[in-house]
Amino acid sequence: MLDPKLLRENPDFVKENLAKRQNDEYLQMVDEFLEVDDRWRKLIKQVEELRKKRNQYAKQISKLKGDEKKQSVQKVQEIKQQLERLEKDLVDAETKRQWLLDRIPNLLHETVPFGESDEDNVPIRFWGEKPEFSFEPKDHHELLEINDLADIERARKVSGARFYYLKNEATLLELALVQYALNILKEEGFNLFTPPTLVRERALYGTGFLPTGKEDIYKIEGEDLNLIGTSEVALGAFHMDETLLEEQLPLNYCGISSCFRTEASATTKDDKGIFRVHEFKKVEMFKFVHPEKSWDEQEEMIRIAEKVFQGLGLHYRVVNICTGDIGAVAARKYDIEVWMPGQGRYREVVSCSNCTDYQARRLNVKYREKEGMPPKGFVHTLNSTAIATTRAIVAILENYQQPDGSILIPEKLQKYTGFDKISPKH
RNA sequence: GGCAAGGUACCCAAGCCUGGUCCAAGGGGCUGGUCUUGAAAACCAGUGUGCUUCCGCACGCGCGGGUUCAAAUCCCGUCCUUGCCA
Repeated sequence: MLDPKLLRENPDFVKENLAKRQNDEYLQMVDEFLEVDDRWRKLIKQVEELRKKRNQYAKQISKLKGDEKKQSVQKVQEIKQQLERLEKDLVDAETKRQWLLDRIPNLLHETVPFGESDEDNVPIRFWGEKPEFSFEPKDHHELLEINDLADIERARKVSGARFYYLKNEATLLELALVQYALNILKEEGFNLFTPPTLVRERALYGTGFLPTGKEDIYKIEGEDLNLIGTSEVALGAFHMDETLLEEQLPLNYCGISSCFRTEASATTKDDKGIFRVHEFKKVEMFKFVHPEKSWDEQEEMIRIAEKVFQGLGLHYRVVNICTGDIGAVAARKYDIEVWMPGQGRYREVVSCSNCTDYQARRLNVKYREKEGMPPKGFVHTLNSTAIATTRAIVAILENYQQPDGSILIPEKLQKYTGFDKISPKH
């Protein structure tokens, strides 16, 4: 959510920024906001004026007797009738106002490149080199098959499309990746969490996954519980309705959790293998930071995410996500895309966002300078993947495959896997 | 899941039975000021959100409803905490 005062006082600035998203709806929303905000303010003034009158009369009544008292009571009742009508209008205006605030996206940082789609995302650096193969590299789907690392057919029977059973070494590889990433984050001073995977709507709203994006979320029927699509939700909501101490910032949190996504609004198919699935495990970073530090903190976060993939020896590029592809919550987003030899292209494995105060406002997370002082403002929040297991497995399989279809394990993972190679079973 | 007690501002805490004198007592903390050799003590003011013509006003006692001229206080629902029981 944007600062309503900024919207009110500087609408042109906001519109100029939102225009980069190339969706006229947002500009309309700003105009509608201005209109409804104005109406809301007028109504609130009237309502408060009437409440004042009502309170004044009501206060006198206890001292009055007989006719005087009756008159005053009647007067209050008249005022209440007027109030009822006005309050209904006020609630209408308030609802509309909030509806708009819930949907107007975050302001973009000036360094976000202009563009229409993911094709316009701008690579800002490359690390490592494309691996060379003396043979035609296979895609991960085939490699899973050859090495008996997954059963996707049976998963289809049991759970449906986009599920999988990981098998044999892949099961250990998944856990190894998690441990590998968690240890890096521990070294980097992060607090480690295993958060709940079921959360209330409020947490999803606060982190910006609701009300838009409802169709991407699995919901428990008849309960206010929803499966998280990322531990960002649970970590972000951790400090919901709290005022943090400035000296505690930045708070560096990391969560390991299963993630559940309906993928209802997925634009690409990716329906072979385990690249795009309904359930996977992910180690996620989340930061609560001082508002003046968030841009630096984002650089710090992407550095750590890169460290994870450098340690795995995977060639990647970092891309700056363009204005047409960035999504509503982030003010700037960096993705890490690993080169996938089997697919012949770079694919997203990490998404690292600075959400500025957009989530913090919705979650109501503020900070104060010192104990005992009033809140100074909203914190900024950031999140980044450290490792998403399925995609990391895809990357390792495709990059470390051998002519016979076997897979070498990156050296830094070996102490966690307990083996250095996966070989075809038949 | 059942029963009991509880949830009041940054913290502690009174008020609730018996509705109005509560623009929520009092203490602590914090911020500013006065005084001062003093970032000690003392004293004064401020210390949630919104609106505002900057005088104030409205809202706010876990959350949502209701009763009433009037609700922290009464009623209903709900969430959470603690304890006991299953």
